[in-house]
Amino acid sequence: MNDRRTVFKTLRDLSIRLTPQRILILDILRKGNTHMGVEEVYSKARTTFPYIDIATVYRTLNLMKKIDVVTEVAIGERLHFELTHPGRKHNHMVCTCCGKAFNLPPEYLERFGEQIHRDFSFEPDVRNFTIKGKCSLCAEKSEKSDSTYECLSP
Amino acid sequence: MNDRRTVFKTLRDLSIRLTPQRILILDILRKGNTHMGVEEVYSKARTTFPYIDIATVYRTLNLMKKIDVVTEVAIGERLHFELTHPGRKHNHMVCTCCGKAFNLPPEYLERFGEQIHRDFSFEPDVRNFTIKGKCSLCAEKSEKSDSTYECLSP
DNA sequence: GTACATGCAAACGGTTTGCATATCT
DNA sequence: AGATATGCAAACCGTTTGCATGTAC
Repeated sequence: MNDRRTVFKTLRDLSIRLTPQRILILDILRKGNTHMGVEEVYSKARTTFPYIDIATVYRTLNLMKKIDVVTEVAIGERLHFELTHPGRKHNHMVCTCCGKAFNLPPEYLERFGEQIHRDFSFEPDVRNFTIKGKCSLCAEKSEKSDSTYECLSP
Repeated sequence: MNDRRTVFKTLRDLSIRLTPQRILILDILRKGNTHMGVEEVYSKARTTFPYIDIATVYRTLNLMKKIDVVTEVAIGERLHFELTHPGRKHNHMVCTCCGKAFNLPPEYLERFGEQIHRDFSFEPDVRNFTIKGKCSLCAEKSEKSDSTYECLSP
């Protein structure tokens, strides 16, 4: 599992120091319970730790990514991260209209990836896989209200 | 089709000026016959038009994207573009090791997209869809030579 | 005590923009 | 002739880095 205890042990085992900043950032990701942008992590961190620097956030996230404690997720143009899911890896569907992201169960990609591997000898990395499109809510709204509904990317 | 003539007509119909720079950039994309990074387009353009500015390349590509003459492709971190494929849309598999990109026939994504739509009412945009992974050549090389083979992203 | 993490500020690199001039129609 | 595209240089913004100081171990 990805509870604090296990993560802390991982870090200690790798002689990676447990600083308040790192703990805070990991806790924010855990509580958020989804992928978050760097700016989002940063601003949340500042509410409890006003002097934290965004460089620290970047360094921490990159470090945690390297040791696979967090996973980088390709959402939008900027970096997003989430706590690495312990067992099966899920993927994301991002609405280009409202920006929300939805999780996609792993079976989908597994089957899909196997087929690709069979047909092209290409080994897809199922971790970094994001589908863009329009969520049901936005699709509905934009149908009804004839473009009075605003999209992020029109 | 996407031959010069048709594209030129599209531009004229939209009162978009046919400048040598724009023509050159479009021709480069057509000859290249795949997605290309901005820097790649720029350097190719300079061989026949040394004073062209990279800002012009960006402006042209963004303009052509807006009117759907070129399509932005999510490959790597930087922007990539290709001439919009007229009929069915294909997608890409990018090797995170050698950086090469391979085309994926549209049937794959169509079926996959339909299933997702059925199950989640999410309408995937099949145009912007890139699968990262390892190509057969790189997989083979990295097996054989035990990490003496260099990956872009190790 | 020592190696390493942090904050700060500055650099970096891809992309965009403001402006005067040149070009297309 | 008038609207708009270009080149040039500077701004922008997300991300990274160098360095002196502070901190976990």
